[in-house]
Amino acid sequence: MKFQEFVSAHGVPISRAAGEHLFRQGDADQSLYIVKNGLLKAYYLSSEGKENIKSFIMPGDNIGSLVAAYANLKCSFSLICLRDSELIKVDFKAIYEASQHNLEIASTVVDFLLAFAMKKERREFELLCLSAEDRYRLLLENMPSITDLVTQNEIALYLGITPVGLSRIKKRVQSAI
Amino acid sequence: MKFQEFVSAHGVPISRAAGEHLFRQGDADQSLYIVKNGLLKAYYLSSEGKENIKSFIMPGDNIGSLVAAYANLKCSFSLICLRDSELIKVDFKAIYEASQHNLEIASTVVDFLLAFAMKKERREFELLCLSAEDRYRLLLENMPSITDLVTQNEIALYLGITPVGLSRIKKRVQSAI
DNA sequence: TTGCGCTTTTAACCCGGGTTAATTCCAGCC
DNA sequence: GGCTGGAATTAACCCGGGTTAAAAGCGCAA
Repeated sequence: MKFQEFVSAHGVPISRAAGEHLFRQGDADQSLYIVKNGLLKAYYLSSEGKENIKSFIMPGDNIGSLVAAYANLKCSFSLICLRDSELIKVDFKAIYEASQHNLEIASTVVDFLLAFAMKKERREFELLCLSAEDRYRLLLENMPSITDLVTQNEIALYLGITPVGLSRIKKRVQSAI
Repeated sequence: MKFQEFVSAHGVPISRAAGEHLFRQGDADQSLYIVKNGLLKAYYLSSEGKENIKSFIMPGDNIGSLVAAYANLKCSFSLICLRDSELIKVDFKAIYEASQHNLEIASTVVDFLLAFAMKKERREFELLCLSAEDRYRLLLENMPSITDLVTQNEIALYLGITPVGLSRIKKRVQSAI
């Protein structure tokens, strides 16, 4: 059985309006969500109410809380729709078990996890090694459409700075052209 | 065939003295290294010569450049021994291909990648959401022995700050007890 | 014991980004 | 056109950590 067939058989289509959550930090959601269309953001909320954006999720992307799905812990972040979105919800444990009995599915899962790991490693590099300004330049380079999709506030929280800080950086970057 | 058997059959034992590299940023090393004993560090070097430490690698850990091994690119970081170390070197492509034909190996690879992804996600969280001081406190909590294993310079570069900055943080943390 | 080299601390100054609050911009709506 | 409310900019001040350089601490070997 192929992964696609598995998803067709076990996945549940979900529609959510902009502003609605799929799950919140602290929930025990063990699903993997496959985004068909729309736009979502995954974000952390500190105990003091500070938001940090982990990632933006586009059509074709997958998202879910690994520690909740695999380690049976609570979700470490929240997932909310920025636009009306349609997704397929699949129970992660079911995928995991299927991968233990089916080579084709296991291969897909391996490829998926390798791509995921490389993406995380890239973000780790950017956060560890680059200044906020460099991260901003890089984001513009890799995802020029981002400025049309989300507010500057959200870009700032993704970069790990405040909207005020980003405004200053923009000014510097502009005048450097 | 089990993963262990695969490693025994295809792995090559390697010994390196402290200070020696396993590979350098820019190399095309497609190996996975399994650490038997010793201590290593994975680090990025910027074009201006600034070092940032990606991780410390302890006995039992695995390390290798994903983008080099899986995406056929150059290693994005360097790997050097901090102590005399013994490791097993396994060709990643061979593991990957074995996982496509053998369910037991694929399952081990899936578990390995899941654990790896959770680790990366955790580091992403720390770098995105926590201050240098909080990251230092957390490191002491999770790995109290680290202060005996590496210099303060290296702890600082792991946290993403300078040794001078870490010295100040230490002073603050001390006096807060 | 002295001296050498390396690590760590301290000091002085700098700068990027945080914070708060005022201001400007802009879209939608009457 | 004139309001209104949210987004973005600007300003003023603060603070954490960077930078540079000097001082102190600490093995270790002669």
